[in-house]
Amino acid sequence: MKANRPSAPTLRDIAEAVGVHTTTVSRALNPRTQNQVGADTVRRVRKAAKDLGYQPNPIALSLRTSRSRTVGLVIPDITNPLFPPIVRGIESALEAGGYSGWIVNTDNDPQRERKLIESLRSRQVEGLIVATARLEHPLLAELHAAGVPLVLVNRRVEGIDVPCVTADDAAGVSAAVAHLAGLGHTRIAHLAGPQTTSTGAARARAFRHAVRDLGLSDEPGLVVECAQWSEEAGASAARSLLDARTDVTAVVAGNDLIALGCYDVFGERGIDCPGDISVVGFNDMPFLDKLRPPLTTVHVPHHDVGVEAARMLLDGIEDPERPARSMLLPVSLVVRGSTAPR
Amino acid sequence: MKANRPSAPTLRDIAEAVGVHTTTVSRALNPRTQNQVGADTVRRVRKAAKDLGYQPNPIALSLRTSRSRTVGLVIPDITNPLFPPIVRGIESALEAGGYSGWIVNTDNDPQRERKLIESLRSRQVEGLIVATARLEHPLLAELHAAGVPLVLVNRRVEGIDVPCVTADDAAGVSAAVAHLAGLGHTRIAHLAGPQTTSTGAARARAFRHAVRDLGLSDEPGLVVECAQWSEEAGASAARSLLDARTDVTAVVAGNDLIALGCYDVFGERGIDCPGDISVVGFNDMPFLDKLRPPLTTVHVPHHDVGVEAARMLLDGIEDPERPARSMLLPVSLVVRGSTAPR
DNA sequence: TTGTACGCGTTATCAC
DNA sequence: GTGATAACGCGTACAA
Repeated sequence: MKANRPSAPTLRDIAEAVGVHTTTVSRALNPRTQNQVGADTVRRVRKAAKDLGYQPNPIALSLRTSRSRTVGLVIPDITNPLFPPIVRGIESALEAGGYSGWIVNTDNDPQRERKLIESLRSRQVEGLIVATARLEHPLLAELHAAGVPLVLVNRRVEGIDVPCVTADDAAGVSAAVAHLAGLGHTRIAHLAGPQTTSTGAARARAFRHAVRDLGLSDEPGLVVECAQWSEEAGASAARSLLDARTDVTAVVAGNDLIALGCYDVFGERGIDCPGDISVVGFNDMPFLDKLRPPLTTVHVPHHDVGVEAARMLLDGIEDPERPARSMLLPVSLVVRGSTAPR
Repeated sequence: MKANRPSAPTLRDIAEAVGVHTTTVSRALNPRTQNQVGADTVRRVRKAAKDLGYQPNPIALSLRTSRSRTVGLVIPDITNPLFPPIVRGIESALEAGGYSGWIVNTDNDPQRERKLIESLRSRQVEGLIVATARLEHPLLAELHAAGVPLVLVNRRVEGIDVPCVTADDAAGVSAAVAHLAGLGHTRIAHLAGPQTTSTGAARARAFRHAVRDLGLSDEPGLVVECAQWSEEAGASAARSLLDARTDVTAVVAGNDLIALGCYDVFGERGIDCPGDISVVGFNDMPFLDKLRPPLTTVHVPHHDVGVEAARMLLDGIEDPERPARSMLLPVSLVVRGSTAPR
């Protein structure tokens, strides 16, 4: 910031005020080293520090120690309503641990992602929470191999042993399918998320298992993959589904945005939801209860996802040898107005 | 991060590789000083830098220069759907200027805000974009007096001359009222945002002017203040409004969240919207078009708000003497299903 | 045109 | 228990 404020007091200022060496001040102020210095000196130093309003300079500290008490948050797009609650959870847990987070948006562009992560590393972030993982993700493998503490949220990566925090996708999809089956639906479709993401693949797999277990139709045509986790991609997949099959009475969408894409197509084609077709989403984004119709969906505890991810990362930073444990957070079906009996 | 990667190359490494002094390398790499060094040396240095994959260390640079190419974003809560698009706009403009942004959430807690801003300053952020401003805001006045480059988004502060980027609240409210009047409504109420914020005050004032100009009822009872810009506060204000007046046929809400609060109360009391009462929001948050009913609202170009704010801040950082210019961004009424003829 | 010397604020490592 | 010194990576007067 501007320099025309009286520049912040440093260790040296305190040292002069107290009449000791800067080293002594440093030790007196550092909880880990204050036993190396006389109790009385500690008192005087701390008092002077308080009086002068001393604040340690994180830049200098970072330069000296190569640590920053900061972690990077790698998000595809903060504009996606899924992420703000997760970020909020992450930040509250980081704050509790004395850390803070630096957010970057990758726009799902691998080049951009690489650049941004490079810049985070040069800022000495001590670890990364990554929400952009794809099943094949060489960059993450590199980072992992380089020993960078890493936690994945909402995603997994194949072949590397990195801790991750995800929702229980299989349970969520099962609950959704069971709910629809209970309502009498027998030809249920799945608008799957991108199969390049672990989440997309896991939910699609869970869907196939669920319909088979319940003895429902499991023809391949009932699963359509969306190119993105977006409303547009969901709409376009919904169009191809409905063009190919006229007998579908219920849809399990890969996530809420994809479900919104269905709503768009229903509007275009005059399809009544839930009268003609029922829809279930996934995630329970904010405000779904106020949609027309209110969207039945699978609730994911996003704040908790963030909290757990941050805790895991801090644990990993503290003890790099700690084995990578993953965490599956429980989900719950929230029944609203977009599902109805057949 | 972990140190077990081959630590990043420094000026010294390049100097050794090329066989010159680090100073020379520094000068050769710095566009501003590279004319002080032989053209051939520049070439060799740059080549070596590229070969070694040299990246300047922002920490060391920051320590040396007291600059960080970083600005702070002070947001009440990133979870409010209003902010992500603004943040996105800010970041894209910052990136274009070679800067990046550090986001903090204040939770509207002044103590917390003070602490967080202190921490941002100690990280040498070069300026602040603030979305938490209240009309009375001593902290901001202090910062301004201290010469900290500041830009306000969505808000103004009284008594200090700080640049701000806001939507044209008056025009938006006028358009909303005119729209309702055109539909035949004569008793229009306003659920105002907190009058401690410039936005709340400006919209309330604009509302009074608009109803008076159109010759509609302007009894004081038709304006109710909400304690917060939130769905809950909106609902509670809507309840007191409807308890006191049974003749209201239309509501201009202070923002979309307050409008959602109205929806809640309509649900509780079996009021049909827009059949019994019409509602207009403000902001055009994402997904309002899918509500039940789709919310008529005033569209604010949030991304542009962010872009302009960031540009203004960078201008102010570059030239601290530049006079504080404010910017009013045009808004437009988006008519959807929550408003109907009387 | 290039090199020397020093400082930014902090901590690690010796010495006393 | 305390002090002196060096070092982190970089920029900049000043000297050569």
